[in-house]
This record gives sequence, C-alpha cells and structure tokens, in this order.
Amino acid sequence: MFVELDLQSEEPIYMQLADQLIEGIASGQLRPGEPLPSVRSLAADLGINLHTVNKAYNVLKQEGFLEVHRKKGVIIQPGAMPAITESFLAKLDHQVQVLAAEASVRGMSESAFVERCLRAYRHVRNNMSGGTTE
Amino acid sequence: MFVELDLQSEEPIYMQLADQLIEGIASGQLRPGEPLPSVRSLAADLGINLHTVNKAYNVLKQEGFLEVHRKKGVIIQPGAMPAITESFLAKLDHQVQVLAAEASVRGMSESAFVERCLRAYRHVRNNMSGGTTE
Amino acid sequence: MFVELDLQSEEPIYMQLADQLIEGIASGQLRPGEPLPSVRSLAADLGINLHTVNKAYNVLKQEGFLEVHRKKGVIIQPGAMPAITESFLAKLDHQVQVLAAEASVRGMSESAFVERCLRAYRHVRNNMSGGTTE
Amino acid sequence: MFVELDLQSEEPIYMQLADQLIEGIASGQLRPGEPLPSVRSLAADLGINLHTVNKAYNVLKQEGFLEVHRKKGVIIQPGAMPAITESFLAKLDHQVQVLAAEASVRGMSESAFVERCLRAYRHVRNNMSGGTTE
DNA sequence: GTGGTCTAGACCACC
DNA sequence: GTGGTCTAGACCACT
Repeated sequence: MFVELDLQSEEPIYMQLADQLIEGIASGQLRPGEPLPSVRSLAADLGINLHTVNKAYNVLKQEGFLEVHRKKGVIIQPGAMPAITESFLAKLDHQVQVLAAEASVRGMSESAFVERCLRAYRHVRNNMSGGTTE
Repeated sequence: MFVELDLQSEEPIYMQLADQLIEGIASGQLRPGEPLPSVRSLAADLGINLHTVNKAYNVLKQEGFLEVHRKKGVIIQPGAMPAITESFLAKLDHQVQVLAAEASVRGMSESAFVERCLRAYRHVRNNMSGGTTE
Repeated sequence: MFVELDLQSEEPIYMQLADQLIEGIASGQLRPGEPLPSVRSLAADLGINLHTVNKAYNVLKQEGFLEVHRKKGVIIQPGAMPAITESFLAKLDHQVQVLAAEASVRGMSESAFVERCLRAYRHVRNNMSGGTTE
Repeated sequence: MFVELDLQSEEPIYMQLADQLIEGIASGQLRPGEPLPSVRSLAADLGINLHTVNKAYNVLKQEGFLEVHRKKGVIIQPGAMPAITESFLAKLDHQVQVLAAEASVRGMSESAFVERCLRAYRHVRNNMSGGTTE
C-alpha cells in the first residue's frame, strides 16, 4: 500500500488515511470496483489501530467513495463517484481562501499561488498515465 | 470587528479567529502597526473566553504576524510580514493537494479547480481599500 | 520524577519545568525517544495544574525538544536535537553578558567567572549514566 | 545615553534598563559618583514611563549600585560596589546552568560554551580600556 | 486514557 | 487597563 502516515501530525490519522485513499482514487492507483485491504490487514500493515482504519473507511463510505459488501468486503465505488456538492464547494472555497490569505500576506503573488494550485492538481493526477495500472 | 465565528464547527475557535485575522491583514482591513483589540475586549465582543483570544494572538505572534508591544498592547506586525518559509510551502502544497484530489475525483476539471483558486486569492484581496496593492 | 519546583519563584512554573526537562535531557536522565509522563499524571505528581504542565510541554515541542506522538503520547525527540540557532546564540550571549556585567561589577575576576561557567556546564552533564558522552 | 530598549521583549523594560546600567558601570561608561539623568529626563529621553525609570533606579538602589541624594539626585555608588553575595552566586549558578543545559543539548561543546562566556565577560569590559579610565 | 480545546474566575507584574 | 500566569473543572476527538 502506498499510504504514508505521519503519527505526529496534528491531523488525525484516520483523516490522513482517508485523504490518501482519495488521492489514490484520483491518481488511478485505486480503480472503481477494486477491493481494498480488510480493516484488519491494513491496520496491521500500517501499524495502527483497527478502529482507526475502520473510521477512515466509514468516512469514505459515508461520502460515497466506497462501498461495503458483505462478501467482497470493502471496494472502491464501482459506479459514479460522488458529485460536486454544495457542501464540498463550501469547504473547498473556505480552505483555499484561508491558504490564499496567508500566501498573499507572505508575499506570494497571484500567479505564483495559482501556479502552485495547478501543479497540485496535476500532481494528484500524475501517476495516472504511467502506473502498472493494475 | 469583522470576525465571524462558528462555535459549532469542528475547527477550533482560536484557529478560526487566527485565520480571519490573517484574512483581515491580507485584505488590508488590518494594517501594519495597527493595534488589535485587547484580549479581554475582543473576547467580550465575540462572546468567547479571553484565553481563546489569547491563544489565537499567540499563534500569530509565534509566526510573526503580530507583535506584543509592552506599551501599545497587541499590534499588527509593523515591519515586514513573515516570508514564504519552507514549512508554509509544505503546508500549502499538502492541503491544496488534498483538496485537488477530492475535487478531481468528484469530477471537477483542472481549469475549474484553478479558476476557483484564483477567485479565492482575488477574494481575499478584494476589500483592499488602498494597501500595498503590489 | 526529578523535577523540583519553587512555587514562590517569580519565574513561571512552566518555565522552571521546561528548563528542568532540558537539564534532564542534557544529563541523560531523559533519553531520546523516551516517553514523558502524561500531562495529567505529571501535574498530579508535581501538585500543579495540568495546563501548566501542558504549557511546558508545548514550549519544548515548539522548539523541537519533544514530539507529541499520536500513539505514544509525549516523548523526547527521538532523532536529532535542535541545532544551535541564531536565536539561541543571541539569547545565550545576551543573558551571559548580563550576568557577566553584574559579576564584574561585584568584583568577580574573569577567571572566576569563566570557572563558574565551566563548572555549570560540567554539572549538567554530571549525572550522565552512559549517554552520548561526545 | 547608550541605553537601548526592546519594547517587545518579554523582559520587563525596567529590568532591561537596570541591566544596561550595570553594564554601563562594568564597562566604565558610568563611573562611581557620577550623576545619572533625572527620572524625568531619562524617561523622556527613552520615551518610556516615569514609573518605569523609577523602578529601575530603585532596584539598583536596593542592591547598592546607586545612591539617591536629596541634592545631587541619583548617582552611581561612589564607594565600594556591592560584593559577591550568596544570593548572587545562587542566581548566577542557576541561570548559567540552565543556559549550559540547553547549549549542551543543542550540541555546543564545553570549550565552545566556555569560550562564549569568556567573550561575554570581556565584552562588557571592552569599552573600559578606551575610556578616560579614571 | 491521551492530548486538545474551552470556560470561568482569579492574581500579578507592568505601564 | 494590559498581557501573563495559574487553577479548576469540563467536554471531545482520537487511539
């Protein structure tokens, strides 16, 4: 698994995990319908608590990125991914605004900031083209 | 004071306050050298505890956005604002990347995402009356 | 715990605590990676409030002497200790200078003063059991 | 006057002032029996409160570095300076020890630390040689 | 049980 | 009146 956790970050571990799974989906490393490791094995793999993995999976299930099947276990949403909701836009705008404000105060120009955002977007889609595409 | 807090949010109040003060600086509503309300008065104004305000002020002092002047109380950094540090760039890149991943998965195009970032940057500089337009 | 506080001192309790923890690291009584007592237990142990302990821990975390690990709680920085920064040298020089001035005026010779500093340095490394003797 | 205050330091202004006056004595810039500026004029000169200057003078009078005469005003102790008291030694040792501990942890060698202390001592006596050396 | 956050109320040093 | 410090007691998220 490509997940890397920072155990001393102030960001909760389950959120780090959820975020990285989304990044995995965005980059194509995780494909729709693909099964995810069981809670137990992923927890062991990452050296964290069962509950933590469980919580991450639940967050993603809640938002529609995952499905939990009795038999297949947890799989990436095989159908359509969640759409752009109002609440997502609100979160996005708010968080970008906070970052933009600090960037601006620190003297980062508009173009430098936007360039940075563009690169971030491309970066998450980066691994898409050339992975083993399993 | 233009600050608006969401006491129900999961984001700590002191962080909301700190963020909004930075936005205030970015927009020119708060100018370098300008005094901030005392912890007590701002706390009373916002209906929160003075320690919460204090913590917000301290976070910003720590990063160099504010100064605590023996005489004048708390003021906006009168000299040069903090520069673009490595750690800021790391935080910026990481957070934007997380947002970009989710945006991408939800079907937001690169141009739509970047456009959104651009608008956020402009928005924080929007209310600028006549500050350092750079 | 070897910490001894003077609750009457004009030096803040949390600073006394932070200083003594650094002395503990310097002397090898606290080793890198070693866990520290929880804020609650240490507070109870020392008969002070948990917030006071918390503040001491935070000061040291801020400067890189401690890490707050999601799993293990608070631990002594397991990797490299903070280096000699410009700001530390400034603090060191300034404080030593103030002490040297008073010592000089009170008639303490250069050699006596330096001897005293040497002994202080050796004293903090005194109790070292077998740490990095360098 | 050679005094330089840092109004945003956490060290009280009156202590900064007192310390610098002692440094002035140590360096010979202020000589025994020499008159100091009146509270009023020094306060005006430094742009600080009367009370602040007063407090600094009182601290120094208390410890025997100054004398206050009805007629001559405030003068540097014309007779023997205060001696090396037990309490001074205790303060000196304690403070140096705290600094030594941090220096040690940050990787400063014994010789580097002692060298630094030596230089500080010489620095405060530096301006002596060139004075009128009464 | 851990640290993080928030509140309430208090005292103190400084200016 | 200002910020700094300390206490007491509480809730919460995370593991």
